[in-house]
Amino acid sequence: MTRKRDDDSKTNCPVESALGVLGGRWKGVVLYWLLKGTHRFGELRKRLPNCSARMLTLQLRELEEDGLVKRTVYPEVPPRVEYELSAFGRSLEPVLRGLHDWGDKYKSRLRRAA
Amino acid sequence: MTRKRDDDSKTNCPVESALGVLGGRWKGVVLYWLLKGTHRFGELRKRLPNCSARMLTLQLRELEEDGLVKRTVYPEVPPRVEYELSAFGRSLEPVLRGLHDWGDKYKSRLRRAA
DNA sequence: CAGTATCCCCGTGGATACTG
DNA sequence: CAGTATCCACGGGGATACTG
Repeated sequence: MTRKRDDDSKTNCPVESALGVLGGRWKGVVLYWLLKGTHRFGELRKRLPNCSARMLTLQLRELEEDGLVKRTVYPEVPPRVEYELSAFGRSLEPVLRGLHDWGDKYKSRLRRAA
Repeated sequence: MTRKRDDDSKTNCPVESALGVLGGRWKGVVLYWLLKGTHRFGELRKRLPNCSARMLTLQLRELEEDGLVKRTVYPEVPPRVEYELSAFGRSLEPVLRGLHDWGDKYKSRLRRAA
């Protein structure tokens, strides 16, 4: 799911705003891994086996646009690109931890994984 | 965005599990309104002007399946149906508040609403 | 009132091939 | 290595009409 940007322009609900920016199909996981430290593109790919390169790129670009993630390109051969949380991105840490902890609780309660 | 259920079966990331259950297109807002108290179907519709009846129904059904929301049908004419958070749903409160508060911060920082 | 049933469009995202 | 480009299938979700 990729989420439209104008969602809460009418609902005006901050919860929607927040989910709009971190609710993308792979953003939660990406953000959570970046919480643990800087990652290269290929590293993130390994963390997200179900996410295509295309999708990972798109999600990362959106996170970058939203100012949550900083992208650094090292002018080397072969190229190296690193992703890390911006200061603003790090402000999401408590929220992400909240989601993470609740997710654990949820997992132990619900057994509906495919 | 409607989110697949088998997502974290491979990523095994609790953040994904959590977003899988509350990351649906309208779930955040619905949950947030239900945090404020019981609502009838029609009331929720008014809270979510951009959400079609069909979509609202689908989202509510999923929330119900996931055990976050309780649905009560009153055998009256005309029919009355009320939605409220289950105990499990209420366990999400801190997370929702976290999203809400961060959303405020986000809104004051980003001006990219349509 | 609180939905369900149908039809149908188009955006999301997979697969594949290619490049600086 | 870290992407981009292109093509294409699928299903999410809107609009509309109908019902207990």
